[in-house]
Amino acid sequence: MTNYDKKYDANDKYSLRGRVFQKLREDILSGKYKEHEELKEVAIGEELGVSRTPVREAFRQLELEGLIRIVPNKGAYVTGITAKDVKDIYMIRSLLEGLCARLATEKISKEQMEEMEENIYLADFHEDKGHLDQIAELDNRFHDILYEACDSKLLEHTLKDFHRYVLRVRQKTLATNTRGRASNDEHRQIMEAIKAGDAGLAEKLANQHMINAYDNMVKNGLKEIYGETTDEKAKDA
Amino acid sequence: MTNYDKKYDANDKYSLRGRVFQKLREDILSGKYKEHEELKEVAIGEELGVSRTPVREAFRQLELEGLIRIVPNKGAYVTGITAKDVKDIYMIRSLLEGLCARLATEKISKEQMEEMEENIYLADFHEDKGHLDQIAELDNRFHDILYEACDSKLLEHTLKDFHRYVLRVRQKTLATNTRGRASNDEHRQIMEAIKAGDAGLAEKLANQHMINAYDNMVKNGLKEIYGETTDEKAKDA
DNA sequence: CCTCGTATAATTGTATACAATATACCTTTC
DNA sequence: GAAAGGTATATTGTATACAATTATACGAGG
Repeated sequence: MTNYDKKYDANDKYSLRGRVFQKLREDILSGKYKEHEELKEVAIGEELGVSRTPVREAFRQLELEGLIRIVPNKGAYVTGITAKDVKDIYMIRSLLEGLCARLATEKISKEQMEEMEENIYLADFHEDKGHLDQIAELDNRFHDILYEACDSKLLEHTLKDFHRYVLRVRQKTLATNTRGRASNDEHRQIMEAIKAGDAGLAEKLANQHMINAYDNMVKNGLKEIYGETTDEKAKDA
Repeated sequence: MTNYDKKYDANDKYSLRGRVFQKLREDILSGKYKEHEELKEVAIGEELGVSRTPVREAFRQLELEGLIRIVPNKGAYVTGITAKDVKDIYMIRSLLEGLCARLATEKISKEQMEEMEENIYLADFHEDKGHLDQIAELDNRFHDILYEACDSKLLEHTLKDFHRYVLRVRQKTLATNTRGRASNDEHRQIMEAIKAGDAGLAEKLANQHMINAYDNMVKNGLKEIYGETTDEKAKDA
């Protein structure tokens, strides 16, 4: 639930706060800052060459993005994701991506349709070549296209939030490696349902796509990695 | 997508920032600050007797809650809600409240079940007496109980976000006045389905409850009030 | 050897000073 | 008179100083 207009996004890359925010977000998602690690205002400020003020404001934003947790008078800690969180997110995403696909069937633009087809074509190509990075990138982009195509800033933003949130997990599992082909086939089916104007089918397929992605994650060791993680450990009191 | 642990919520009522944040949120939701109104740091700081620093930090949080929009180097403006936003939210909520009811069927605690029953009983009582304020309060509380009962901090938080977001609109329509009895009857049906352990029915009823609430809103003049509102007017460039 | 308390250091919370940017109004010029 | 430009003013952006809170280290007492 945030701002819905990119043009006036306050996380603007020209302000120090915006740059700090984006840098920290990237570093958290990429794993530079590990779970439960404490982020100190002065340290980060010095590292980026800014004062504490923009760092503090960036912290407030990161907290509402769910990436850190701020404990008053104590500090800011990178949030952990539990296995249950991941499960919940995929349950929610299953429903909302379905809704998104249903809406997109009516609202998708010609350009978006074309990019979606191209995305699937390219993904097949890189799958043949074994380009894992590109495959992951295209997978992310496919979903972003779908989100943008539903013509609902609110739904788009909500889904992007959840999507970004689980990216952290995907990087630690091998899910993307083992499911590239199957995932892209499902993308193709969704795309074709949208193209054919079959909103009900598109919704159903998108629902199932999320369920499959989650099941695959579990199979590939989600439990082992995140099964015991809890936020409470951050303090080890 | 924010912090999921109230105990360590940084919007803590003991910090100045937390108090400013809560005060401003309440004032926006209650309509004290109208749509597209500009919020100035110094003015608000003086009004609350604090400096700009906590006000600025509160602004960053309010923005991510979607209540204001910050335009870099210009100012903070109360966001408008379009009729389409409301429609989108109710579509999303319909699905997610259904999911929530389904999960709650398995997870609800004895205490929550009792509070839910009591809520419905009380709502009937106040309906007889025509106590509109209490009815609205109980309606909100019913949904909060449901959210808490699903045993998913993530889903709970997401739904509370959306719920709070549309509260602004409800205060301007007469929807709550004209649907009290029907709404409470639907609450009772949902409660009984949960009590009976029929997760599928609970989900279906919760889905429909949202659809009915939205339809009623539209009937009661949502379009007239919000049909033309767009965020773009904030700048009148 | 452990526990508690106090002092000290480290860190966050807040206020204020200064810089950068945007806006409004006035002046100038055509 | 209208448009362009510039200056003054207001507002936000950032840095820094100071206050409050919390964590840590160390020593006294048991």
